Amino acid sequence: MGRGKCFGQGGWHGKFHGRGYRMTAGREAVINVLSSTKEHLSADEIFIRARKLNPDIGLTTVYRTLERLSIMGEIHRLDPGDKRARFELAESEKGHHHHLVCTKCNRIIDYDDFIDDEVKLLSETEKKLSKKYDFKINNHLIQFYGECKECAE
Amino acid sequence: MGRGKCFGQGGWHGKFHGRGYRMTAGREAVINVLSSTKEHLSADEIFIRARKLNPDIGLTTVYRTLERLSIMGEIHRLDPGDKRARFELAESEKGHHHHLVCTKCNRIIDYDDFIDDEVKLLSETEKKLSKKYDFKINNHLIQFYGECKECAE
DNA sequence: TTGTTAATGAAATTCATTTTCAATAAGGAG
DNA sequence: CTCCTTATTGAAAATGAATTTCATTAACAA
Ligand SMILES: [Mn+2]
Ligand SMILES: [Mn+2]
Ligand SMILES: [Zn+2]
Ligand SMILES: [Zn+2]
Repeated sequence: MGRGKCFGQGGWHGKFHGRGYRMTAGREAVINVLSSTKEHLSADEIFIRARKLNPDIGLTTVYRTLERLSIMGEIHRLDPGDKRARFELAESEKGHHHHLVCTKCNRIIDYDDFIDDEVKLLSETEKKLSKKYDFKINNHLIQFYGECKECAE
Repeated sequence: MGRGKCFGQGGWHGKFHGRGYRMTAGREAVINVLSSTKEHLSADEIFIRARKLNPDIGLTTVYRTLERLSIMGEIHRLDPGDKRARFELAESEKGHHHHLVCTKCNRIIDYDDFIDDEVKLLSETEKKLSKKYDFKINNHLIQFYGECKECAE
């Protein structure tokens, strides 16, 4: 009772449980933070927001939860030029998208325009590269770097 | 006299000088290390090799030189999942290429096969994105993540 | 309800990178 | 070549994101 959405069987609880992990209040808080934003948050930004949902959570738990979710493939870890990693839910309403990264302010802008052509070309390329280099490709990253509107001189 | 190749006017010396910087033994060592490898080295790996060319060089100078070269656009900084940044000369014999990154051993493999189609698509996409998001694109990054031959289970 | 053990928070630690600061040397002027 | 300005340097200290340690807590299967 009083349980948030999607934390029952088949939802997040199930995802953890299925792999022998446990659903805890800390993990629920982190997931709720990630679920309720379109931003690309760093660990400590997630910590600050998660603490509002669960004042007892520690930063360590945030790092550990992010690590676990990353291994589970449920979140994407981004390493912009800026030194701190940033995270976003893999299966958000946003769907498959790529990024524009501002090298001035480190803002990350999602885009999914023109993505179909990109993804199509990429999957062909993946196939060729896999064969030629005997490399098992699991994922790809495309980012454009430059200056965002706000940072234009 | 006794000066290595390409450190005279119009070469590296000129590149620094033109921007009001000075050519020094430390910088020459770092550049020579980068020029003589196809690997993607980290700062401390560069330091170890540079010390063989110039035993007096300090790690701090390596970092500072890499920062300067990066600003000058003469090297590319790569941030693989692994926490240390890696570097490669922008204008090497390797030419424009993209990367396969092994998520097990962090090895980085260059490829330039099939690159023409990629670059062509990317430049079209860049044009459209630039306009739509009012974003000035200077550079792009494409990486495929997976498991290299040596790490295959 | 109980037992097993995954998960936690706080504090300590790691480690790449940056900053500080006094000493050095690149290179233009004379 | 010599002198001078100041960019550059190395060593040591500082920073800061991320990880590890360890004693305590709580998830959840039985
Ligand atoms: Mn995104
Ligand atoms: Mn490369
Ligand atoms: Zn910006
Ligand atoms: Zn590998």
